[in-house]
Amino acid sequence: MRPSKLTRAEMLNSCALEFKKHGYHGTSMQMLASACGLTKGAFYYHYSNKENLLEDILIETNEYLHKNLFSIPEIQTLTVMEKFEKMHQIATHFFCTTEKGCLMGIISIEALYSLPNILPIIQRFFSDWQRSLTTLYSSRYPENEATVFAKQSVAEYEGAILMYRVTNDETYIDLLKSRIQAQLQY
Amino acid sequence: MRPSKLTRAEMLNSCALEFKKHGYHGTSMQMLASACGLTKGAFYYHYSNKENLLEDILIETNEYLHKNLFSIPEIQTLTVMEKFEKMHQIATHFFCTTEKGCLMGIISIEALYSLPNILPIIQRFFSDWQRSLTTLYSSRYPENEATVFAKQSVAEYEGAILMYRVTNDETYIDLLKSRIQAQLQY
Amino acid sequence: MRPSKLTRAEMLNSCALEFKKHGYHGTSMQMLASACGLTKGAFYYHYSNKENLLEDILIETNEYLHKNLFSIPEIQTLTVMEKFEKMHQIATHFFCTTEKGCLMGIISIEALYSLPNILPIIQRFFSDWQRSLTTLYSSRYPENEATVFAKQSVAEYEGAILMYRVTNDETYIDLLKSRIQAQLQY
Amino acid sequence: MRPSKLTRAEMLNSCALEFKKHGYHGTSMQMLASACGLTKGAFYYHYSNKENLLEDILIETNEYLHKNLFSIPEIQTLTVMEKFEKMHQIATHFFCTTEKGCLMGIISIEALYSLPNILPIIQRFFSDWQRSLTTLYSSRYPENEATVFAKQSVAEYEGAILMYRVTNDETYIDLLKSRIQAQLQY
DNA sequence: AATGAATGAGAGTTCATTCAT
DNA sequence: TATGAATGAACTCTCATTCAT
Repeated sequence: MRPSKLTRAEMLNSCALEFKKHGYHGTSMQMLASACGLTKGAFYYHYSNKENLLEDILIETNEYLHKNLFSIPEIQTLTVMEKFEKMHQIATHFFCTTEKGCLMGIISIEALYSLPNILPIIQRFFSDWQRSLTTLYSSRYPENEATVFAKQSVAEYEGAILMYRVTNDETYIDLLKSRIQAQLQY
Repeated sequence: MRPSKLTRAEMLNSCALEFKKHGYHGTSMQMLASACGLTKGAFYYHYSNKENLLEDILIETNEYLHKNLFSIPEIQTLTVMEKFEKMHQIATHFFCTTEKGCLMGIISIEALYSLPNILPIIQRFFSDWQRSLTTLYSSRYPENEATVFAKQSVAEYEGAILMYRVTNDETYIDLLKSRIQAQLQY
Repeated sequence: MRPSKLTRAEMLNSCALEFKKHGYHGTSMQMLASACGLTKGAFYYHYSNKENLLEDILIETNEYLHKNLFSIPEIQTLTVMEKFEKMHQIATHFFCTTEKGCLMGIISIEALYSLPNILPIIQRFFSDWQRSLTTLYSSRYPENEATVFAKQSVAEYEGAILMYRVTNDETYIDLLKSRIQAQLQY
Repeated sequence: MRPSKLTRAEMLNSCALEFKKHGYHGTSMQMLASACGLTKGAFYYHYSNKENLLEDILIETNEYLHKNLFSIPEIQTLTVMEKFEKMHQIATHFFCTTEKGCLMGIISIEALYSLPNILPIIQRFFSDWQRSLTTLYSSRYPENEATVFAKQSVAEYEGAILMYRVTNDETYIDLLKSRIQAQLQY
């Protein structure tokens, strides 16, 4: 049996990985095609525009995270600590699996000046994540404090991932986890 | 009268700004030349290799920060709080003036896979900064705790700057300042 | 109907001709592309490096000559004179068809200082040709004399071709032929 | 005392050497300037056109060889063998000193198609050298034979030098010398 | 005489994109 | 669907040449 047809999800996944590794301008269509095991010509059959491809990747990523990460604070059956445990696990999976780094954070850098259509998607990702963390903190802290902590936490996640990527030292992420856990404990 | 001569420092500065805006692969030699008010040909008279240029920028940046930022904890005449105040001020000047973002953090992303000669320079920047913050924390905390706090702080700075860049909301940086100040107070 | 596909052999051939005309540094990728009836971009699809292209041309040339020229002295069914006749005919075809000159001799000049990967290929060509001529002479002369005559003959071929190229006077080659024939006769 | 002014002769000499090493297209004005110990700007003060510079080099070379090489057969006080000895010595000095190769032969390759003003100078060099050798042979052989031998000899010199340059084996030149000596002996 | 700086064309090369088959 | 081939613009970089000082 020969390799089953490439699904859209697999393709977006492989491409996301490439973008995560090399950034937008550092990734060529050739690299993307190869990552999918396709020739450039075949790749264009599936996706014929680099920026649109990235856009779709980021939108799908956002949707995935909405379902699997951002919605966790609304699960009624879990304790705050269980919620955070789960959130952290999924977040680190997203940030550290296969390739270290936060795709949104990575792309954000190039997006600011040269990908105007992409920037809002990234901004939405950050604000959604932040809102989700605000909800989490709200069970322990008043609204305004919860917002502040969520803000700090999002920034810290991005910083810790960046440092992990550059130094290959995962304690940055462990420290962050402990810090938030302490904050959520009585 | 001819336009006054471009100094090396001015040139590196203008180029640093471009790299900060668009990243390494997103910045063309044409853009760098224009940023310096030169034609492409003239630019190559001064600097004839994109990667070497970036390397020099990062090295000079490191030297500048050593003199002006990383050495602050060793100043005998200042209190801990004064030291941090000064460090934070210089750090934010470096990160927020003219263009939001940490050049090292921005370049680090592309460096990991495609700029092998650049990566060590960036790693050195982070470890030097961390060591400097460790020294600062050491006046209030035992060695191992100081190290942990410094690690966290470096990551937080990077995260806060990234978020500031993407959202244009400077409270990320203010929050970080308050948090560290609280940590350094009795 | 589209123009019939360009084969690798045709391409190498057209490019060899350009290199023969203008030398390595005097031939631009644009010239090579045009010689193949391609745009520069399309040319790079087929061959993406000038030096590698030249290398391949020279290697293929060597292989061709091994099969068709250097192996002639080993053909059992021919007399010495017939062998030489054949060798000379193929040599002059190689040196004088379409464009006057010995590609190896022409490239050798630029190779010495700026094409270090190419030089050994050229040296091999000369030593193989010389060995082949030594074998030819061996049927009439003792080993050491045969070697000397072969050496002289190779040099003379190169000289005669160069003079033919510069002066457009083919008697240089005819004289050489007569001289070797006399040497091989009883 | 600082280095005395660069004479025209020294300059042409240094440049000739560069052209001999790298050919016309392989030699940049920067290389020529450096070879003369000058900056590019200073070099242009002396010589402001690459092709004209080469032209002057070749013309001077021709003049030098007229005086010192081509005129030898007319010296009444020498025997034929002495004349040849002297000619060969000067020729090999010209071809082998400092850099192996015949400048005229080297440039001839690029001249054919891209240096139309240079080609006649090279052709004159070859015909003058040939005429000179014809005169030499004329003392031993009838006119038509002398012409043929001269023709052969010029070609052989060029071939021998090329082979010497490529293989670094000077016996090519020694063999040639012996052959001509034998031919000139009774 | 000499320098440093500039220019503009063109070199080699890559890349996003297209399209006939 | 997939491929090989093509296109044209842009990219990094070099070069012959110029010129104010």
